[in-house]
Amino acid sequence: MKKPKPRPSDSRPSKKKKPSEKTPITKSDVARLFEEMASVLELLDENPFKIRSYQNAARAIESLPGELGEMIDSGELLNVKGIGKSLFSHIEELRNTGRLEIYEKAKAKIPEGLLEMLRIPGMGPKKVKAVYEKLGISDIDQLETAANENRVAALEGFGTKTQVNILYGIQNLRKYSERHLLSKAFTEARGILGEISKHRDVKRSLLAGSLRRIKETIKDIDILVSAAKSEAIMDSFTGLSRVASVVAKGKTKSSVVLKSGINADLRVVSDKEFPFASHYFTGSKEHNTEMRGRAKKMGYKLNEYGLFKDDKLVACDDEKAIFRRLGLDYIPPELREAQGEIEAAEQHVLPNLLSETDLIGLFHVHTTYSDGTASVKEMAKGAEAMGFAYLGIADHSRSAAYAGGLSTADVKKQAKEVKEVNKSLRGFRVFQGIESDILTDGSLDYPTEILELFDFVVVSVHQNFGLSQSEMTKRIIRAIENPYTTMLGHPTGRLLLAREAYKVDLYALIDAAAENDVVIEINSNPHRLDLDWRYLRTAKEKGVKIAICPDSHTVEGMEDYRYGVGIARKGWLTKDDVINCLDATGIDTLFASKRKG
DNA sequence: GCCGTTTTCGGCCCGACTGTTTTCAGTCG
Repeated sequence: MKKPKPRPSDSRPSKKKKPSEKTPITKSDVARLFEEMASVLELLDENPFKIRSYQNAARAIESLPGELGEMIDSGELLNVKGIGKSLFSHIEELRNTGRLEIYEKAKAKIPEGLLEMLRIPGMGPKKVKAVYEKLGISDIDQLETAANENRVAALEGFGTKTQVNILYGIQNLRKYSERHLLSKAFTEARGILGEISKHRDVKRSLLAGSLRRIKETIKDIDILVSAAKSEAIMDSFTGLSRVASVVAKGKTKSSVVLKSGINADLRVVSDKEFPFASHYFTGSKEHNTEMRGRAKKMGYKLNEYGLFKDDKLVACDDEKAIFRRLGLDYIPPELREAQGEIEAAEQHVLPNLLSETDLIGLFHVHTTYSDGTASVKEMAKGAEAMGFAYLGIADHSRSAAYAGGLSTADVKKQAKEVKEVNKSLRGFRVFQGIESDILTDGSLDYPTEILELFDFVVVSVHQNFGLSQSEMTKRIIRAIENPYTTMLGHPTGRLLLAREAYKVDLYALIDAAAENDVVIEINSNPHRLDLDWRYLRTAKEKGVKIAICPDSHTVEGMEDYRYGVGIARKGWLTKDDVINCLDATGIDTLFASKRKG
């Protein structure tokens, strides 16, 4: 990349380098570095296919089960699709030295701020390069200044509109984080879909994209409709009261920014095209790429308009028909992440995924005994009204003073109350559990004579997040090994878009759970969705059972179990993997076996 | 840089929209 002419403001000190890490390299470290390498190579105008190789490898590594170090040593990593000799040796180098020389060399050629600029919508590698080489702009702040001074519009290939869009994009980037919680996006998306699908020109409609795939966070809302004519639909979409600004408006596609800060796209296709478009716009991009590749191999062409043989459309009424034509079983949207679902569909071994109606009861809700807003009875009646046959309450333990954790006296009082509620509600059962803090040394929050009073014990970390990975892992494993532990709560403590997970070796936790017959929860609160779906298949393979837990503090909050079911589906789970699908007698047996060790 | 039922070279998914152009490049998904 050509160096720009120096400008007076360019003489800033370079950033200090981080000291090399001593901790072993993780899969997400490698994935992040490869992603960044891809962006750097883009800015350096490298071969686009080389760039894609790095991106593919990043994804492949991130979703690998098992321990990276072992896979390097055994050479097993070389069998992973997307990792060839060259990338394998890069990963080896990273593991052995903690650095990657070609990455550092490439990165040294471009200022750090250029990578940041790629995040501005409309600023791709070419445009970033242009402002850098011609105006000497090397970060977002400088770009903003230049645009305000009208210097960007004067560049060849740019113009007034581009300049305005850049300023708007920078503003948005600052105002909103790039991603949104699944729950927030769902609320917005359902609202829009409700309004748009009422339009008289609309035949079929669908929420597509990552929402349909139940990703835990969402970049934008994709809505697809079929109609014979699109103009009036586009008008009502861009005119919705929740729209803040219109980014693009065309015949087949319009984009808006909602007042909530979420981007939403509407696409209109003919009804004949609808199945193909719904598959295409549901993604993921990686799944689509594999599907196209498969189609091509079989002599077809697949795109959002259809499946074509010799340029002739192969009619398909729905997505099922498309998969069938390509020799595949139907792949539910949650699985379309290029994680082996196409191979499984080909061999007819896709799992029969869990569904909401398979759930018979819920676990891990709070009551007024700790920081909940409803009594034991109110929560129980709420769960019953949602169609459940039992509810496992689990208030905070005594260390959680901030959340009104239960004293030993409270525990006994609550036990009495649970008994009474169970008497008064016929055909419904309340299990008394506790969400016991895992103390820093890995012990639980009550002595055994109290722990043995509970029907079940959920163990979770609520303080002292800053331990090293090995200390945290040891701490939690000790809690898992406690004979009274039934269930591990939110295993990483993450709060989506707000707080990083604490450092912990999840594979080691899964192994410990398997050895000690401890259930792992999918905390279904949309801020958590923890255990992450990417680890569920490993847990399942190791024989670890999963619980869907709303961790709700209100009656309505129990509805969050639906997100948990979505995540369980995304993790390939069936009803045999999830203890909520046992009836109350089954749960009784499961809990009793634990209490007796 | 990866990959192989067109296999060790030559492909690698493809179309819409925008803004700048006047036939197209860049970006995005």
